Amino acid sequence: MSKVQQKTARRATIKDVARDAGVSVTTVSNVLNERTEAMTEETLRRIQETIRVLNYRPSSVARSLVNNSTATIGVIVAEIHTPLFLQALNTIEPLARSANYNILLSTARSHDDERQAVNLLLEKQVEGIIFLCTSAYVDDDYLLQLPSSAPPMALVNRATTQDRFNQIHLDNVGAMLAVIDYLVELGHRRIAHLYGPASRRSSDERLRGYRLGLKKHNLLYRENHTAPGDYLAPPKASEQSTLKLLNLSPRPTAIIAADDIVAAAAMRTIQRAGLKIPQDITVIGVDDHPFCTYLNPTLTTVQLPITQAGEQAVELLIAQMTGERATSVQKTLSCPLIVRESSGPPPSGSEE
Amino acid sequence: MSKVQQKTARRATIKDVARDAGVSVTTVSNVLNERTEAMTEETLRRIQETIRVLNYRPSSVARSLVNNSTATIGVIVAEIHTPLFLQALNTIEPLARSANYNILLSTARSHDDERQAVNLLLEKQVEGIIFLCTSAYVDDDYLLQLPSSAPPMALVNRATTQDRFNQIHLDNVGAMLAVIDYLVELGHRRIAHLYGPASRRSSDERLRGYRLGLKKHNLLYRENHTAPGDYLAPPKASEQSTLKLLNLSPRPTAIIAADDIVAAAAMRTIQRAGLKIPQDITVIGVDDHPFCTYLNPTLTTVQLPITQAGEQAVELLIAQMTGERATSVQKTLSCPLIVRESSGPPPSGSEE
DNA sequence: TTGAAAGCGGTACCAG
DNA sequence: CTGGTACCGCTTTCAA
Repeated sequence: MSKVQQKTARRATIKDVARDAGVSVTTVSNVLNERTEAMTEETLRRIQETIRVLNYRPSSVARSLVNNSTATIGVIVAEIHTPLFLQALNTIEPLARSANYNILLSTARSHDDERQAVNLLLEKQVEGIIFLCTSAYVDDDYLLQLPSSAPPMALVNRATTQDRFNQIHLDNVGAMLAVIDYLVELGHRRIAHLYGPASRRSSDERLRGYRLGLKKHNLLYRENHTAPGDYLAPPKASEQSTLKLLNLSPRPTAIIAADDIVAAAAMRTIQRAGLKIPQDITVIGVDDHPFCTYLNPTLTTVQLPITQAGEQAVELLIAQMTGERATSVQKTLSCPLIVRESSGPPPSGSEE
Repeated sequence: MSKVQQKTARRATIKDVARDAGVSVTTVSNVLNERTEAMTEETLRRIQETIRVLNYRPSSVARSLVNNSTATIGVIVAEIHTPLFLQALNTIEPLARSANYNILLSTARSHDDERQAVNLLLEKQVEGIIFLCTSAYVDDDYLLQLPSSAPPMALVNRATTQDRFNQIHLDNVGAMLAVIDYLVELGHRRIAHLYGPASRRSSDERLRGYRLGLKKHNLLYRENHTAPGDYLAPPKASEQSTLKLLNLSPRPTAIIAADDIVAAAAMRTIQRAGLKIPQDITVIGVDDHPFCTYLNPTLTTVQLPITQAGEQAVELLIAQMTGERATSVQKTLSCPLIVRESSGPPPSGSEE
């Protein structure tokens, strides 16, 4: 006779509200969508009261189905090694929400993960996808095979020849050029580079920028002024590389590390060898992690404008989703040099 | 006569597949849900082929509506000041996905943001909510007013008297006790503390642990051995506080900072005053940010097991969502001390 | 083995 | 001003 009480109450639906308020679902729907101009004060109040009493919340699932819009943006974070990319969520989410979009998050640790994540987001009918990528060299084929019904995408830091996608790149080459300009201006002539892992495009680009910068200032590129500085590997390797550079004679007066983590390892190695930064040797990183200001001395570094990239990704997507702009956009963000304490002029008498 | 071509093709629906394959939607649905045992090889193949050709993907929105399940977990990240909590997403998301749940992400910068985020997630019909909280003292009223139809929640690091919620706490008091045990064991007698912002429960708890630890070892709590170390404020303040401690006579032989960021500021101040860490003075932090290993010396610190907390939150929620467990669980995670280079015995002859 | 039809929770059109 | 109703894309009886 008596039905067993549900453990958790069933969600109230629009029908419940209509019934309890003694009106039709249409009228309730009108209230929900703020079409209340031509409505009796009394009816409106009664409906609102019923909504409150039933603790009714419209189902956005049902709404999505009928409106054919989920108001959701998918974000795939591939670069999980550096917290930097996750930090971008701190800008992306509020920005998206202020435009009434939600964020559906996926992480991708591998290429397969990535495909799976994209499929998932498509099934969930996200209206746009932001892809925060590693610069690993990968196969883009599956991106090209996406159906034409796929939502707009914004790729951050991913090389692809397809201008069908919005793309936001970081100017690694330009950044290294600027660093070398800065160092040469200070008087440095022997500038070393701890280069990143070969699997990453960014490593190549920075190395290229390094060589271009030297050339620009008529400095010789010397094989022995470069050594591996892989931030994915244990720090031991970077320390070894740094020692190798320190043992050169004459010693380099500046070291540009592949990234801040390697720069920190280099700093530690240099300090333990009894040398002072920047008096004896300058150290410069790349990334501008928050911890750069915690180091002693604070680290001069190239900032990767990830926050800015995230912002632009959201804006580009929203412009496309709202139909404000039809075509995709490719842009490259410049990476400013943030000068702190770890850089300065070379020691006097350091000329060969 | 000819309809204008849509810019982006309409998504294929189950009807399209049924029509093109010459079967009914039911049959297609059966294929989608792997009820293919009693099906003609031929039919199955034809349907699969049609799905491939049309690039059909079932709409999870429609599925959610009829199944009354979104397979989505909401995550609210309130502690945006420390990247630590965002990092938890790196465990939460894969874990959730492997159980076939997606992550809908919200950030909350304020109490209002928080409410808004919760409402949003409820409308989106998430099946569980993970709340990565700041330890700020806040008003929980709105949580208590959630309808009984609200999904299970897991609060990480949020004080509330409601055992209606799953709760995962961090044992700040125990952590400080362990630090003091460790320091006393090393021979320290004058142990200072840079305490965190008054707005945070964790600050109070750590201060309490500090006092309890001193008491336990019959050490006097001295007002002047404590000074503010607010990681939300500019580092200048923490540096001032550190200098104040260094100028005491006799000088403390160890400083426990409110967190790693303050510890870094303290280390820098100490080193610039010409003292050596840990030979002259020990420094210990709290949080175990990745950057602890980049400092020189590497920082001894108390680890906040955020990753573990995230894991447990997911597991607790899933157990409840699947009906495996009905009641909520409260637990406190212990915070292990990670000993690195910044701590050691006090300088000899440091006894009063 | 396959198909027809009801219904999930809303929206929107058209009547009255 | 309000109500009836078709429909969004899919699942799930129930029949054939």
